[in-house]
Amino acid sequence: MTTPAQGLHSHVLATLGLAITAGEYPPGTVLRTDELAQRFDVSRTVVREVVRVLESMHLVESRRRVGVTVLPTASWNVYDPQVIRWRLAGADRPRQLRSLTVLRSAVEPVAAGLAALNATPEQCRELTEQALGMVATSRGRRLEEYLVHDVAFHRVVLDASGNEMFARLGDVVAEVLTGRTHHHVMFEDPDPAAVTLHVQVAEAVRERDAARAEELTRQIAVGALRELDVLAP
Amino acid sequence: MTTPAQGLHSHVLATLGLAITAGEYPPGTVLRTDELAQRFDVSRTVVREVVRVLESMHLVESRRRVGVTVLPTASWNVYDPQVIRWRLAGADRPRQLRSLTVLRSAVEPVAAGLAALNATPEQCRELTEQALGMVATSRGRRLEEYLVHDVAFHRVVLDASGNEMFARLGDVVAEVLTGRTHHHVMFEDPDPAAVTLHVQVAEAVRERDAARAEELTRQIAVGALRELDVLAP
DNA sequence: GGGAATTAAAAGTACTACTTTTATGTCACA
DNA sequence: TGTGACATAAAAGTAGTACTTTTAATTCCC
Repeated sequence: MTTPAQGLHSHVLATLGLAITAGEYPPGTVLRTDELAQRFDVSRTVVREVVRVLESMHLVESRRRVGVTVLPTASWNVYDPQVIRWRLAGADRPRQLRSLTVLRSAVEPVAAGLAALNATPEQCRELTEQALGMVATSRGRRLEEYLVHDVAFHRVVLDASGNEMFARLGDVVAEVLTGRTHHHVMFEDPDPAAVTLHVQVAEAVRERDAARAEELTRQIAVGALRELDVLAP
Repeated sequence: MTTPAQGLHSHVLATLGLAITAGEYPPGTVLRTDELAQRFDVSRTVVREVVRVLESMHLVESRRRVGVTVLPTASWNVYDPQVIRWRLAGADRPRQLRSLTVLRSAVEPVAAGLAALNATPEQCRELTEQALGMVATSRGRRLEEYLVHDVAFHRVVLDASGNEMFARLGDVVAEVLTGRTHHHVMFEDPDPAAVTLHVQVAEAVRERDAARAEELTRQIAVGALRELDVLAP
């Protein structure tokens, strides 16, 4: 019906997780294990494993004699890539994109500054290559190809920062960039100014100019925020 | 043996999660379900639920005919509060504190800037109150009381930013601050300069001066980084 | 009317039987 | 001798049932 997964577990998890993050069950809603088992036509064992996972994401809480209670948004593990994916697939995707972009605007400049200090020659090379790829695909409705380079570029920056917490945001950034490209009208080519900035960031990192890398990335971030109307125009 | 939890599940989860994040099972290690069941003296059902949760944290991967394989650090959900707690309790806690502090240094200044724009009067009041609490407890070996105000202060800032992703870092910040206080010698009073900065941040937020709130928070962050020798002295 | 005892509903745990996947080893054929 | 198809078995996945434990809610007694 929703996602034809390879296992019963995955299927039930995907369906329930999506429904909960989409707000179909308001916080406080109580689900009963065997009711769910019946609904999905699986054994209680499968449902219990799913509930345990949802519980570890703090989407629900399971209490004896009460049932499985849906928790308020505030307690969700919003950094769980799975949860992020569910929410981006749901209704409040715009809001979600906004808050993730604000997060990016805080993290990426600092990450770029660190990358300038820590990037390996290989990473510098990779960065330049992706930036050039962006230039090459920035005209003529080649948005899909452009996106690939864009995602790769930001991933390298986050990895090269040498900070594990930053590195793990690579998936988030990928989701945001993909979401943005696919959500927008997809007709217009990317902003030339942004493309140039990426090339310059690669340059700054190569030259070990941390302050410049940070500042340039901050400008990219401002552009991204403006695009989503987070900032005044 | 390790953590006497209230349920079998929690106990096994805590023990295994801690062991894996501590690096006791190198990536690639294969665990068998019924071997674990035997070792912990619980049923396979319980083990399977635990494995499912560990799988959702990307600590392990379960494949048929192979077993439960421990995954490399790079794929762990390092933003999962549970994972963070396990890692802070383990051996590489210093490294962990460092990378989390770098994350803070990126996020909190931006959050403070947003807080200056979005904080409710109630939040402004709360902020001032916590800052004053910090001042009051900053002398005379009252580190535990000081910590409470410090944590509360940063939580309010993150909440007041109005950004959900920032707000959810409250727990992380709490862990870091607690870890730092308890790890250090606990003899010396907090840096007076830091205390003053907190008061000034509260002031800036109250006066809706976003730029100042951001800059002051950046100074707090620099202090925190220096304290952990992340920056050169 | 309030508090203690009872009840029952739902999750937690255990165990067992069966199914499915799949790594690995075997054997035949080129 | 090497290669590919096939058989085997090992381990996870699924199901179903029986039992335990917790605890909200009801009842009943003082």
